[in-house]
Amino acid sequence: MAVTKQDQRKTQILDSALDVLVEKGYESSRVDDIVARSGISKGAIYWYYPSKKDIYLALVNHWVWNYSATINYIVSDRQSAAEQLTHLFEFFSQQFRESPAVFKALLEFWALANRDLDFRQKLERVYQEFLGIIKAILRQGVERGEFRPLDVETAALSIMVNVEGLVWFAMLDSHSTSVDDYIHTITQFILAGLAPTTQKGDSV
Amino acid sequence: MAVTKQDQRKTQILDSALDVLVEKGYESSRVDDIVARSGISKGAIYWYYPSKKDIYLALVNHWVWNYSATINYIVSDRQSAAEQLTHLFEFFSQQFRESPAVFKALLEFWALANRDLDFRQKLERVYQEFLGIIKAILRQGVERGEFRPLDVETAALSIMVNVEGLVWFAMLDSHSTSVDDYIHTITQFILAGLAPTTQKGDSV
DNA sequence: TATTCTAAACCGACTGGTCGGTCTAGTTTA
DNA sequence: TAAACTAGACCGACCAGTCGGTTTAGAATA
Repeated sequence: MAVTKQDQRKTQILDSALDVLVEKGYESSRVDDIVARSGISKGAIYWYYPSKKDIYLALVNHWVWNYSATINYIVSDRQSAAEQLTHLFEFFSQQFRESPAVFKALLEFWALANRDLDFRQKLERVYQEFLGIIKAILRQGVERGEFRPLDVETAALSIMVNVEGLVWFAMLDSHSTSVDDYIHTITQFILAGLAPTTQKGDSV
Repeated sequence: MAVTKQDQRKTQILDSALDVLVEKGYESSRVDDIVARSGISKGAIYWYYPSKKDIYLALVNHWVWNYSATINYIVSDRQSAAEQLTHLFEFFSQQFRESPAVFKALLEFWALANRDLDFRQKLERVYQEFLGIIKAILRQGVERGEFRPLDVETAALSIMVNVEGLVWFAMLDSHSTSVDDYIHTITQFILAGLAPTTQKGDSV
């Protein structure tokens, strides 16, 4: 599948839109800012995308596309469920190190999801997929006896919250924790919480 | 300490500002929306607060004030560290049920923190305090042998991320998990991760 | 006790700057 | 030769903050 000139142009616009979003937030991101950032004229941007909102909706897709393939590649049946989770966490930790900006953009998308139905629907789909991946890992773990029987739905959400918690590293400095330490700690907490219980009566 | 007329007016303005924030986000929240919502004229609002931004900075304080006293009341030395954490989680779960809007506002404040230094500094202080409370509980737990020796800083952040994860219930419906189930699950994960280890070699 | 005074509290129309989107004559590209 | 693109003026809707004017509440005065 050859990358067309149009794809390149769109990527240029979207990358610029991301930079502007991270710096100014959605509402204060002007199309003229994207023009300045991308070096593409305003008319041309409107040639590709009908509105500012469409640019940012397309950015969600763009971001998802970049992540999904890699996650599916990393998560593999040939490993234990615990290993799969661990690799997943490490993948996100690495993503954070490579592109902290994307995690800042997440904040904007989350806030947008709260107040705009179109963004909300897109994010719902994104997170449904992500949760689906985690759930599949958990089911495997439970079936193989690696993990105790549990409510896979709830556990998946809890795990996802921990992963998305990387956003705190993009947002605030109230803590002196490193990304690696954070990932290490959530890995411990989650795997401990998932482990089959041998000493404490479990009521699940 | 009597509630003055001014306090009442300010609360009226701030409550209205919160409603508008949750519905429209910060940038799209017009002062005229706050006027409509509060029934207080624009001139009067500007009499109390010098700018729209000051209204919302004051809202952060207002929200913090409402929470700090209660948290400090709930968290008590006379209970085990695990119990303190559990009550803390339950408190937030209850807060969510009573005022989901506040959690939606959190999204906006987080996004604002990313792009405005004043909001960022306020949020830093808020979360520093909150982390301080969690750290104190963890230290107690460690000293009393309830919890394994661990990096209190990192664990506190991880715990806080889980608590703030309640925001997901305000934001998306990609999951069918109930708030109670979520709190129950994170409690399990966290307490399991904190428990002294008896069967697995621990490298901390 | 009624009146007057004054600062605080408040009102709402208005201003000037902003911004998404439109448009156009012209140029470049494939 | 049509598509892709430029540069940027322009429009109308919008909105934070302003400002001249009014009302309120409490103190002072006769």
